Amino acid sequence: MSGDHSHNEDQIDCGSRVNDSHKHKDKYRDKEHKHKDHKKDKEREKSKHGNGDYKDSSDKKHRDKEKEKMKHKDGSADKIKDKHKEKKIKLLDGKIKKEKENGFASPQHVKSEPEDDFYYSPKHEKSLKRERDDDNDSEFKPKKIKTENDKKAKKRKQEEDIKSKKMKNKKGEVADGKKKAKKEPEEKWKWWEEERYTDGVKWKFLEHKGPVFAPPYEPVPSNVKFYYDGKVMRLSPEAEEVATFFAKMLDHEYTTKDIFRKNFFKDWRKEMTAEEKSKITDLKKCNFGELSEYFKAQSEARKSKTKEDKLKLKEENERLLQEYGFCIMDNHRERIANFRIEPPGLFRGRGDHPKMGMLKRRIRPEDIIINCSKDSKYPQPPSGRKWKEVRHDNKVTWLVSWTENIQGSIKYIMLNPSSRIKGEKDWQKYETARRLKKCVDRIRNQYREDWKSKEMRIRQRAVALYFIDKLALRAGNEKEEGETADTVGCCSLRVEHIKLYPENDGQEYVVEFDFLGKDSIRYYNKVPVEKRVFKNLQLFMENKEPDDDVFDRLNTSILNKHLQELMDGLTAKVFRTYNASITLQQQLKQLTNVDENIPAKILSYNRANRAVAILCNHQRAPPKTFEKSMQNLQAKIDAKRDQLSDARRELKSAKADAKVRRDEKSKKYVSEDLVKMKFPPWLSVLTTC
DNA sequence: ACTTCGACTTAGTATTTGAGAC
DNA sequence: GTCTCAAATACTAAGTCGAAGT
Repeated sequence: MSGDHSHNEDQIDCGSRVNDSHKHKDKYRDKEHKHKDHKKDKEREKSKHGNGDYKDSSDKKHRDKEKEKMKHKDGSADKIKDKHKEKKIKLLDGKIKKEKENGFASPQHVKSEPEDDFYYSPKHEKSLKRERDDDNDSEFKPKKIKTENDKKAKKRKQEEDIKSKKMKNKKGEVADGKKKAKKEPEEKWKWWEEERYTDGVKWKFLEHKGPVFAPPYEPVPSNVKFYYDGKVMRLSPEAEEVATFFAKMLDHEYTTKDIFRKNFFKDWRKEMTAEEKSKITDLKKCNFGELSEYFKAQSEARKSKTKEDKLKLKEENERLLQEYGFCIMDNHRERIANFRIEPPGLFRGRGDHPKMGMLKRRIRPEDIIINCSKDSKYPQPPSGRKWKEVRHDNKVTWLVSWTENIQGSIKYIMLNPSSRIKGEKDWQKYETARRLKKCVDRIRNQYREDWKSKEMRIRQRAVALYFIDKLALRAGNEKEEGETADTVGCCSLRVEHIKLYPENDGQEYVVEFDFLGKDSIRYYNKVPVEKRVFKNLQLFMENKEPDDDVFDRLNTSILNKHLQELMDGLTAKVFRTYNASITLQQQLKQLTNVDENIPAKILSYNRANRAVAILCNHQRAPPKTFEKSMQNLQAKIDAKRDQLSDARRELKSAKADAKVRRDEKSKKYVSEDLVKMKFPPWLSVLTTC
C-alpha cells in the first residue's frame, strides 16, 4: 500500500459530488429548503429512537460520550508522544533565540537573499531568511508580486532611510505623496527580498490615524411616518434608528422568519422609551412601509446623481482613504484593509443562525482599543471622547480592536493582503503546503496503517485524516450549541451526516456525506472508499444515535497535535491548501497547451479553477441580477423570434408574388437579398433555442 | 484535560467601478 | 450619453488553531 499515486487524481474526482450536488441543489442552492430538509431528517431520526428509554437524546448523547471518554482515558501513549514533541520544540527554540538576537526586519539596506537549502519551521518563525524549497518544482516559485499597496501609497520608498521613527512632518509627506503618486511610475517595495522578524515580533514601528466611525444616525424627515396598528406613531430617535434597520431589510426574505423577527423585536424594545415599549407590543402591527420606501428613494437618488456630485463623493472617499486608509509600519506606508468601523444594524448570520435579527450595536470610541508604537503619534479619539485603551503590542498585527456584541468576539482592523505582514504569512502558508508535498506519501501510508490500529482513537484519527486529505474537508472544531448555526467539519461529523452503502450504483463501499459546512454551505458527496475505511465507519457508528459524533474520541486539537508530530507546522488546513494547489497544478498541466491562443488558455485556466472549487466545495448563490438578465435575454430571443416569423411571412408572400409576375429580377431579389436581409446567419442559432 | 479566548485566515455576499454595447 | 454586466473591491461572518486559564 503505497501512498497511492492515484490519490492526487482523486482530488478532482472524489466521488459523485459534482453531479449529485447539482442534482440536489438544482445548480443554485436554496438554503431555506436545505435547512428544512436537514431538520426534518433529524427529527425523523430522533423520533425513531425517541420512544421509551431516551426522552432527551442530547442529554443521553452527553452521558454516553462522557462514559466513552472515561473508558478510554488510559491513553498513555499520547503522553510519550507529547514529551517528544516538547523536546523538539525546545531545540528549535534554542536555535531561534540565537538567530533572533540579530534579527532585523525591513532593514534599510536590503540584502540579497541567498537561497539556502534549509527549511526552517515557518511556524516557529525561526528563520531569518524566508524558507525556500529546494526541490525541482521550479514552477512553484513564489511569483506573487505584491505592491506596496495602492498606487498612491508610493513615495514612502524614499523615506526608507529615515532612521527616526518619528515622522516629523508626516502630514506633509502624506499629502505630497498623494500628488506625486499620480505622475510617478510606481516603485514597488520588494518586501519578499528582505529579512523577516523572528520570535513573534510583527513590527517595530506602527503609526496610524485610528478608525473611521460610522456616521451618526440622521432621523428621517417628519413626513416619513411609522404606523403602529394603523396609526401614525412618532418614535424616539433611538427606537427609530433600529426601526430603520428593519425597514431597510424589508425586501429580504429573512425579515419574515420567526427567529429573525423575534430577535429583532426583543432588541428593538430595549431601545424604546417606556412609553413606546408599552404601546408597541406586536411586531405584526408595525408598518415600516413608508420608511422602506424612503430608503429606496434615497438609494435611487444616489444612483441618479449628477456627474459632478458623484465626483465630489468620490473625491471625499479618496480623501478619507488617504487619511485613514494607510498606516506606517516599519518605514513603509501600508494599506489598511478595513479602516471603517462596522456600522450598527441587524445581525444576519448565515444559514439558520439562532441570533439572526439581533441588534448589532453602534461602536463608540470608548469601545475601541488602539494598538500602535509607543513612539508614534497616537490616533486621537473624536473630540471629547476617549479610547478604551491604547496599547503597544508588537507581537500582534492589528491596529484597532473592539468587542462585538452578538457573539462577544473581538473584531480587528488589520492590514490589506498586499501588505508585507499579510504577504509573508500567505507565502509561509504555501511553503508549508510544499513541505507537505514532500512527505505526504509517508503520511498517507501512516494513516492507512493506523486504520488497523488496536486503539479506537487512532483509527478514528486515521479515518478522519483520510477524509481531510481525500475530500478536502475542514478540521471541524466543536461549536457552542445555540450560539451559531449548526454546521460541522470533519471531526464534528455526526452519524446523521453519513450513510453507508456496501454497494451502490455498481460501486462497493460507498459513503454518502450530507451536511452543512462553513457558512452553512451544503456538502453532498457520494464517494467509494477503501474497504477498511468503510468497516471502520461501520464500527464508529455502531449503536449510536443520529446526533452522536462519528469520531467520538477525536477533536481538532488531538488531530493537530498528531499532525504536528508528523511534520513541523502541519495542521488540518494545510491539506486543503496542498490539495487545492496540487489540483490546480495538475489540471493546468493537463488542460493547457502551449500552442493554444489566449482565450483557449483562459478557458483551461477557468476549468482548472473550477476543479479546485469543486474539490473545496466552494459555492455561490446566483447574483441578484441573474433573474433580470435572464429575462432580458429571453426578451431578446422573443423579439428575434417575432422578427423571424415576420420575415418568413414576407418571404412567402414575395415568393408568391414572384410566381405571379414571373419576373426574373424579382426572383433574384427573393432568393438572395431578402434572405440575406432577414436571416442573418446567427439567427439560426436562435431558432434552435 | 478541558474550556475559553485571542488572533488570524477563509469565504460568501453586497456594493462599486469601469468597459463595452447600444 | 445610457445601459448592462462582469470584475474588483468592500464588508463581515465563520472558520482554524495555539495559548492561556481553570
